[in-house]
Amino acid sequence: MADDTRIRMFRVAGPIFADKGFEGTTVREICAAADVNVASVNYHFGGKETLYLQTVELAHQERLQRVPPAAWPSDALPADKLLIFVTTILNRILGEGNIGWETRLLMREMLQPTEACRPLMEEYVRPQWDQLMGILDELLPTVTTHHVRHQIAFSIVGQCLHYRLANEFVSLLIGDDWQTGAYSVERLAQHITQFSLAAMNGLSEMIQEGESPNLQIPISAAT
Amino acid sequence: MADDTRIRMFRVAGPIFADKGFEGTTVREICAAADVNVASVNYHFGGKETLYLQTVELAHQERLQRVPPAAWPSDALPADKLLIFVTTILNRILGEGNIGWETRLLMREMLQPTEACRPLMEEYVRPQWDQLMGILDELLPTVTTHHVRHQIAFSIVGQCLHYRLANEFVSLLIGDDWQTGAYSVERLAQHITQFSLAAMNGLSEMIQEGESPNLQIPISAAT
DNA sequence: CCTCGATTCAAACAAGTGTATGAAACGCCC
DNA sequence: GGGCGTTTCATACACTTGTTTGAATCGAGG
Repeated sequence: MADDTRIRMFRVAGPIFADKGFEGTTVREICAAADVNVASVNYHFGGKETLYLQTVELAHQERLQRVPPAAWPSDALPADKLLIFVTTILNRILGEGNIGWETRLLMREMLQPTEACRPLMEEYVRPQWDQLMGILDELLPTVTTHHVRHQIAFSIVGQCLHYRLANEFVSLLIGDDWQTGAYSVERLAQHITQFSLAAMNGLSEMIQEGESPNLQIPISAAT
Repeated sequence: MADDTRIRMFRVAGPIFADKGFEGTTVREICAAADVNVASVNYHFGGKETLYLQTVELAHQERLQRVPPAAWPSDALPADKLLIFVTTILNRILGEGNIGWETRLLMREMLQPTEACRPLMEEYVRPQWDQLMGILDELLPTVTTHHVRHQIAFSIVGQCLHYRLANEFVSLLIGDDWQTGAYSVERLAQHITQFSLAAMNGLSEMIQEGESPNLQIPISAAT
């Protein structure tokens, strides 16, 4: 069966590419793991690069299927939408429990996009960004400038992404707690949502009082 | 002059390693750029790995010298300390103006630490972490648990790091504005500080009222 | 049973990798 | 200027990389 070997190679190539990246992975390593001949990668995929590309594509679609985009009832409160949104992002990023190879591969592509799958990544990120901006529309005063909205959005996704990107140092800095359930996705999502909602509440007051943020430094409020 | 060639190799190796990483860089490439023989790397450094290690070390120290750790007058208010801290982090991360190769190299090490310079990275990160926790001690109610303090600290550094890590997508999502001065380090620092202070204000009230965060979902406050 | 296309395989290929070698060139002190 | 340790150089080495090749194997149709 030709399909059989192809699938076997996909299954094996995914995690390896995710761990070592495109350049760090050798076709011999993949073939050995899949128990096929080295010539297979060229026969079935036409080269290492095509195999990689199709693997990323596969990861994209599997991820999409396993963790569908955030969704909420039409009558949901904005704050609830935000919690759902953050939870979804965290689930995608941290994996629900264990970290799937799909996420690691996509994250790797996100940090240093291979020229070939940059469009794929845009397609992956853009809808989530639009979704978040929609939520912020409901949470922030209408007078809020685009500039401020963008910065707030980045503050929110920054909090989420940090737990994956700086994972090494998170576990280093706080020790054992990280591995335990003390930092479950639910807990993290609740914290980030609360933190961000409280921040936006404060900022909204300032905005509506005319002290448009970022034009001066009214930071002595919290002492 | 032997020192001359060594320095020339350092100067050239830094940016190349920063761009392509350890594995992606070839000694021939470095030697060609430095206009020295291929044998030089072995003669002067004993191997590619030692050269890399010393390059990272150099980047570490140059960075330390160019952007010294955050410091403030002893009578500074906690909120002012936070602004100074965030500004310093952003300066280190984004470079004051242009992005230096030192930062790119250290960031690369931070995301996937080479086993050899993991201790170096810890030495780089730990003091800043302690500094931030010190500031939070002054800003948060004394009853705040370690767990919550940690999460808040991560929320703050997450906001900062995001602008470097997801740089590709930041400029993608918001378009031209990113390149202009609309997102200067000062502006970003002010936003992140305000955002975080407002968040901590809100959270502090909840904590002192006994609604310890993260144990339930009191998120319908901001609608 | 034979045939023919599709698939697998061992082996080889050319290019590139980090490193080692031994001779040449240099700089300095006597 | 001669001698000598230091530094440079061209070259070669052993190894790995992705890819190619041509023969061997398989599997169904006539």
